[in-house]
Amino acid sequence: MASYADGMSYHHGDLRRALLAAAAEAIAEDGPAALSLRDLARRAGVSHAAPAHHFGDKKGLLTALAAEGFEELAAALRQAWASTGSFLELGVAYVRFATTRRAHFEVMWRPDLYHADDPALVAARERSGEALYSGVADLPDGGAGGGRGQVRETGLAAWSLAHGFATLWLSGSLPDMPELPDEVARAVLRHLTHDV
Amino acid sequence: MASYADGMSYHHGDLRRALLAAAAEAIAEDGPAALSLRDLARRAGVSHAAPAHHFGDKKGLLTALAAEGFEELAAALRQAWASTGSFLELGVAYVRFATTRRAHFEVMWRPDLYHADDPALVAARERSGEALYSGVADLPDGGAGGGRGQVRETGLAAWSLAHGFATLWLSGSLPDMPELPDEVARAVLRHLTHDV
DNA sequence: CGGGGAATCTTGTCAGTGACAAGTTTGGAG
DNA sequence: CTCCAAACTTGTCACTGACAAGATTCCCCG
Repeated sequence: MASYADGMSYHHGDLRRALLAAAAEAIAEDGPAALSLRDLARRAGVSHAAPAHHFGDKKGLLTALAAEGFEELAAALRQAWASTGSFLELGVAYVRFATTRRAHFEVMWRPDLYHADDPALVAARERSGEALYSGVADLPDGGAGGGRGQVRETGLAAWSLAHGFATLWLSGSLPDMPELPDEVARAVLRHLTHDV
Repeated sequence: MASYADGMSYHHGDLRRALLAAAAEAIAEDGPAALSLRDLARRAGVSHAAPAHHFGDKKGLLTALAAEGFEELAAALRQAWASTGSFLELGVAYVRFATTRRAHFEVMWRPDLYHADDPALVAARERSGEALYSGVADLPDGGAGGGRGQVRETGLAAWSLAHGFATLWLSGSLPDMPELPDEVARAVLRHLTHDV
């Protein structure tokens, strides 16, 4: 298996990337709990100890996966904000990321699974946070109503709403949902108000 | 260890309950991923195979834990609704349950960890759902605005908001938070609106 | 009271897993 | 061409979950 580059060789060539992709696939299917480093190695056609060389241990691999996820989320949010300028669409993009990059999203919010103090991960997470809060000030009367505390609270409420919907959707708690819940998410997110 | 009843004997006496309590404690400390049946057995002072008799397998134990959680959540929500009659306080009670019964809550929304079709669990989950939606119709103009679909959507938004805040809090994504986030939760939940 | 079935718990075992140690192969800089 | 470092392998160990078979205890029914 694995038709990478020019046939099988002692050096895989792109093992790190292959392992991350295989991990994302496996997690999306059976959840993070069922993930096995040895199974990933088998899928990639390498020995059982090969993954350790790139990631150290299991938490190391999930750290890389989470960091990748935070990077992608930041990019998706920036893109949504740049192209629509709508706070609502920022939330929709958040939900879309959760549903399309399910494995990454699930790992990202489970810090007990990875090395939460990894520098690269921390940086990526902060970039996500900035992108997430970039649109808060744009809410009508967002900055005027009650100062910075008010902005922060509204942002937290928006984040909670989008995050909660995504989480419930991923857990299968919402029956009778369409394949891609973008439209439902939009409707739900509209229930956020800035003035309390 | 384990000063149950009248000293140690071949029959533990209340092993099932002891295992569930130990599991909740272990999960609250290190997350569901680190849970070990053999470790639970050691804590309870029984052999490594004793848990299997009561729960079948690991998923069986987590099924029981999740069912217990859904029962408790339903009770807490009913209690909150009965004593306050406030939709807002229903959400606060939801968040309080998540933070005070952390282990149960975390497992409940991770169906890949348990037998999601277990009859007792399904029943308990439905009781939770009923208690959760019991207050939706009470929202101002909740029933009049747009019929059943509107009520369902508002309920989903409220659930998402409370669930998202609780989840983010549990994941440690919200720095600078008080020990018990009741008051913050109340403030955040006030950002829900029924009219879109 | 007392026999016996059933519930509870034990010991023993097996394959799979993550982590680590030590050795092998390969690429590439000088 | 040499040699070093990176990439990967084989080998091993403790631990885990699951299962099988046996031991102990409870309690119901006569």
